[in-house]
Amino acid sequence: MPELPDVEGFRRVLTRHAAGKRITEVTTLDAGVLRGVTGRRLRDTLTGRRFGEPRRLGKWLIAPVVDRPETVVLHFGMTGSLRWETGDRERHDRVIFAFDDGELRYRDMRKLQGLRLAADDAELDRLLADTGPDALAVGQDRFRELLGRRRQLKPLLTDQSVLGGLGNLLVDEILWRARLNPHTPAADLDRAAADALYREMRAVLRAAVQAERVPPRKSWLTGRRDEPSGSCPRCGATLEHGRAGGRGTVWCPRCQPG
DNA sequence: CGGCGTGTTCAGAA
DNA sequence: CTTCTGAACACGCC
Repeated sequence: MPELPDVEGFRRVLTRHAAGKRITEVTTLDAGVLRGVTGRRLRDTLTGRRFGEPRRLGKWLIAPVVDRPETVVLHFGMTGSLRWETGDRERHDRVIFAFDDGELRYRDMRKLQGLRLAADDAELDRLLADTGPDALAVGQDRFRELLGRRRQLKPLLTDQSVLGGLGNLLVDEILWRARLNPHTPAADLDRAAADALYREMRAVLRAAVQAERVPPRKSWLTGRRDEPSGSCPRCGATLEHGRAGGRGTVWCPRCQPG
């Protein structure tokens, strides 16, 4: 699931329910999601303290700890999520942050990513150094510069070191709306096409962030991609299923000619 | 049993 | 150096 809009949703969960409240207990149910930190150190650092206002860079969720140099950094891989709950825990809950009035739960089935604890701002900066500008914060001029390479649009836009936040589904959706073929070399776009791509990226992200996910609506390409011979919501042509940059890719052969 | 996946990383090749 | 491919990680579902 998690692409930029999902992580933005997790950020809101943390802000709304947990930030500023005293952490009463930290329980690691599966240390397989801990990256470079032990359950004990996580617990010792956080117990009795509070999360500050969390921020997001691309698909990273960054949660500072009030009056401490450490920062909790979360990545959700392909199946992770962050929940505020009070009921029974579920099988894939891996780390629990307990508060007086509920629990913040890091849940992740596949454990492809996990939680880190940056010791200080320098370590945090190193951790985030490989991530490009956030897809929702990048300006139009900077975005246009990013496109000045021969690389295909699909793998370029999903590359987190180029642009942070876009994943497989979002990029297919954005390229479909911009009527651009996923295999087109980015440098082939003229200025007008690049600016149009930027506008569609903003529009898709705005709608998805509002929904806190990539909307599986029928009017979106995303709503059709699972149907083997799904049709383009715009022109009705049978959608093409292939690969670009090694990832499953869906596009409309009529709207997005190669 | 084999294949696949809304993610990242690394090795190796062109 | 840039770009691309395939494999690996871990788990559930077809």
